[in-house]
Amino acid sequence: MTGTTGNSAPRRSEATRTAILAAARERFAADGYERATIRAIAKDARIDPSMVMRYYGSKEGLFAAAVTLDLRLPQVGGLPREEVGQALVSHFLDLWEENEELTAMLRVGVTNQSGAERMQEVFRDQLLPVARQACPDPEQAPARAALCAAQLLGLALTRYVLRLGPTVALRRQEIVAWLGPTVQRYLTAPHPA
Amino acid sequence: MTGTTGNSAPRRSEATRTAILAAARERFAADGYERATIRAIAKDARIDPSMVMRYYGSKEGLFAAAVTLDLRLPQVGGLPREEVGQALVSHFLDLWEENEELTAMLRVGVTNQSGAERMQEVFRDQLLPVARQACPDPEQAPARAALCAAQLLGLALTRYVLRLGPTVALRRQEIVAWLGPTVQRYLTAPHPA
DNA sequence: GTCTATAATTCGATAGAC
DNA sequence: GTCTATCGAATTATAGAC
Repeated sequence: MTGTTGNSAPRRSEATRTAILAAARERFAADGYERATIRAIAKDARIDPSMVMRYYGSKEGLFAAAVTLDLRLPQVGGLPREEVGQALVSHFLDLWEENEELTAMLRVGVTNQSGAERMQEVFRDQLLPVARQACPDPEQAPARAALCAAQLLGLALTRYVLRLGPTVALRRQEIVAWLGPTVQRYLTAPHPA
Repeated sequence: MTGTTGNSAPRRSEATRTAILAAARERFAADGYERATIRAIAKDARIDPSMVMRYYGSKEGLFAAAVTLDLRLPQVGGLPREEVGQALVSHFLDLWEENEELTAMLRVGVTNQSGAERMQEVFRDQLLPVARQACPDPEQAPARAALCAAQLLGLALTRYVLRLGPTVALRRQEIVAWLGPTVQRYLTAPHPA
């Protein structure tokens, strides 16, 4: 932003800010909001705790800056109808394996109001549009997206947060084979009632 | 236990203990482990905070005493094969609506080690046996139970904890109609791979 | 059996030196 | 821009009077 030229006021702070955010994501993901202390995050980032306050104002501000989630959901419009479910499940597994922001958001969302609101935003702004594309009747999109969220977040909860033994033991291939048709049905099948 | 006869040492404490446990369940369910303070629980129960320590030793001990979960899952052995899924989903909805212990266990399990272990016990001792009854190949029972847990806990997470708008808006009848076949398939369908 | 008083930590946040 | 020192509040847990 400030460019690499000119050293009148060389910002060394950018590296510090990045280190703080990375440490914050790790701690929020591992411990949840209450137990992820600013002191511990600062120690991980090898800086002084007061720097966290200086840069992000408060613990809430730090969380807001550290967890800004972009699911990068695939455009399902170009896919064959019968592959949408598998594509979504597969994409979700990739996300959860590589990005600890998702674990942080889930852990924090369960006990913190701001975290829960953040999850509601992600649902509304990112999953809902996908459902509108894939769903035969757009008016049913919210319900369809809700069903998909329940299935996908339930998998993440049991596999990456609670770590239930048999859920962790499932191979990626199995999960896609089992959950793909479920998500597919929630999105595209006619209303059962 | 001590009987209603004999008042040599009439235990008035039983009422107090019960009040503490009820208040603890409410607070753990609403706030999670860290934010449910002994002080707040004692205030709800209209007793002194030190009484909680006296009766249950520690905050961990209080949680262990307050949340002892019996899902009372139906015996699926006597049911027609094709009704097992709907019966389980329907039973789960009843449980979550009437018993706040489940919400407490889920909220605590996400950020507290003891809570997570408690959930693992419930899975192993209560859901797994049901899967063994319903599953064609008992060797696949853990995987089938894991899939059911992901779907059912995901519904509870989004509906009762995160309170995603469209998930809360779903009518009970719709949930059973959509999730019943899913659980049914996870338990009884042949392995898709 | 119930409560007061307090110990011993730990937390988020602030003020100010350099 | 970074760090030292510290405040004020909150927590779990204990000791002991009544």
